[in-house]
Amino acid sequence: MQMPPKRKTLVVEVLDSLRAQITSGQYKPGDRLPSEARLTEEYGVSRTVVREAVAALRADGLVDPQRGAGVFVIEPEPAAVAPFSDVDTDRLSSMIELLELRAAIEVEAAALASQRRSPAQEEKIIGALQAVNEGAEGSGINHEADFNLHMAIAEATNNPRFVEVLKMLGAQMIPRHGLTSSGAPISPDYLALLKQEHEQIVNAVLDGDEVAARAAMRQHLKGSQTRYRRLLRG
Amino acid sequence: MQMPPKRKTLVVEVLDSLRAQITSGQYKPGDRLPSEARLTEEYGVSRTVVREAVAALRADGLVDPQRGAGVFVIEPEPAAVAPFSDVDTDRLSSMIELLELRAAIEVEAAALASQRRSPAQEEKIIGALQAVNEGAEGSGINHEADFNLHMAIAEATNNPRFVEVLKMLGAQMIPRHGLTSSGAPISPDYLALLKQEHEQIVNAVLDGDEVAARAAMRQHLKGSQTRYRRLLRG
DNA sequence: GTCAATAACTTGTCATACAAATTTGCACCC
DNA sequence: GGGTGCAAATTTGTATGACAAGTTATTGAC
Repeated sequence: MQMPPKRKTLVVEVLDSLRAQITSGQYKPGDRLPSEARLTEEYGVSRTVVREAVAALRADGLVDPQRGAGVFVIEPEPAAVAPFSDVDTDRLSSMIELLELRAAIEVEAAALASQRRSPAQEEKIIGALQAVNEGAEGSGINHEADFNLHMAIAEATNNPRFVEVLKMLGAQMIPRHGLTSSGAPISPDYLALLKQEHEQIVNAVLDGDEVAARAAMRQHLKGSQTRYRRLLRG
Repeated sequence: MQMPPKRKTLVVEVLDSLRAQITSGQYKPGDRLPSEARLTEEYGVSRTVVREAVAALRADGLVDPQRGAGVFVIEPEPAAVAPFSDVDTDRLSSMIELLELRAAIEVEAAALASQRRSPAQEEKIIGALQAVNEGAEGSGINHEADFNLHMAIAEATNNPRFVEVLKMLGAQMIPRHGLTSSGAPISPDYLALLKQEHEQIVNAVLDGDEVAARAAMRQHLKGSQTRYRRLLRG
């Protein structure tokens, strides 16, 4: 279903404005919003629009309308803050920050995976590596396949905490289209380097070589950081 | 402000009914709700009530009203799953898993902190170390002060991602009372070792010695893992 | 079968009116 | 001066009618 761009309705505009006033602290829990009649004047809209905006605020858990008394701001339920919700993947510095954290986690994950992997997990890692290489032969970097390889390694730690954190990072780790599609096509040299790095990581893990696994993963992720830092300097 | 019990308004009744139909799967994403005119008939209420209920559904992220076309059910935003929600801090293996992840993150955080700390952050780290030591002289391990020291180091990375992950881990990292209070009092030798390890970490960070910082933090956290693994064996 | 025009339908907004509940103001009493 | 009761004012909840803006379906011409 194709959704065309839409103008904001008056209800949404009033709603956004009132919500901003509440969340910015202009109204505190217990405070009473201006009456509907007053809001109608202030915003220059009909009472219908005001009421629908208030109905939405109520659904947001921000206000409690009381007949005869007014619309009162209430204590918001503690919002579940989504992890990494302020990551801006269009900013290079944001991606570098993520890569630094990722390097910390994945370097250690590679080492643990080299000590703990099962045969089934080895098989999965090999399959994921093949998917990465096949993607590279086709259209360049297949970010999803790349992510799946890293996840397969994290799973081979047999520590669910590593898997969990990488999943959290997952949606943020894939660069936005504008970041990778804006320049020249990926050079064959770079693809070959990535392929080599991936194979070094996988080989070290499958060889059970903890030190080499650590070093190979660190090399790989430092390379990504270096690339982003170069972009930062233009 | 005393809130007396309230009768549900018609809007809330219609809203609850429609929400139930959507969340129970009677309407799937992409489906169109009955028109306002139709809902007015079905529920025997005015169009005002229907519209306010739909405004609330929209605020709930369940529907997308489109002028001229209808009110369409949309894919709900993925519910934020609380991170590490299945960690059981009463299980030794669960704590070891956390410590492994923590080791990965905090070893690298110590290294970054040694390269990036500001004077104000140094001051904070020193203050946090003092709080840990003062707590140790009193009642043994002060876990909150311990956590604050680790957080101060994470903050000195000047990468908000490290701070964010440690905060997530925060509530889980403090051992449950049953785990540390059930045995003998903490030995003075152990306290002295912790104090020494903490000081080695802080000194390496403040000396700007990345390698030493990494090694000291790794030593410290491996020590904790070792202690838990001994407990696992009885 | 395709395209354009028109009609029908649907949501968005405005206005008016009345009902139900709360708050405020005032008169009265102790 | 303080407390109580009642009416008026205020505020939210609901209903109704009308018109605007946009989408979808239908119909007729080519």
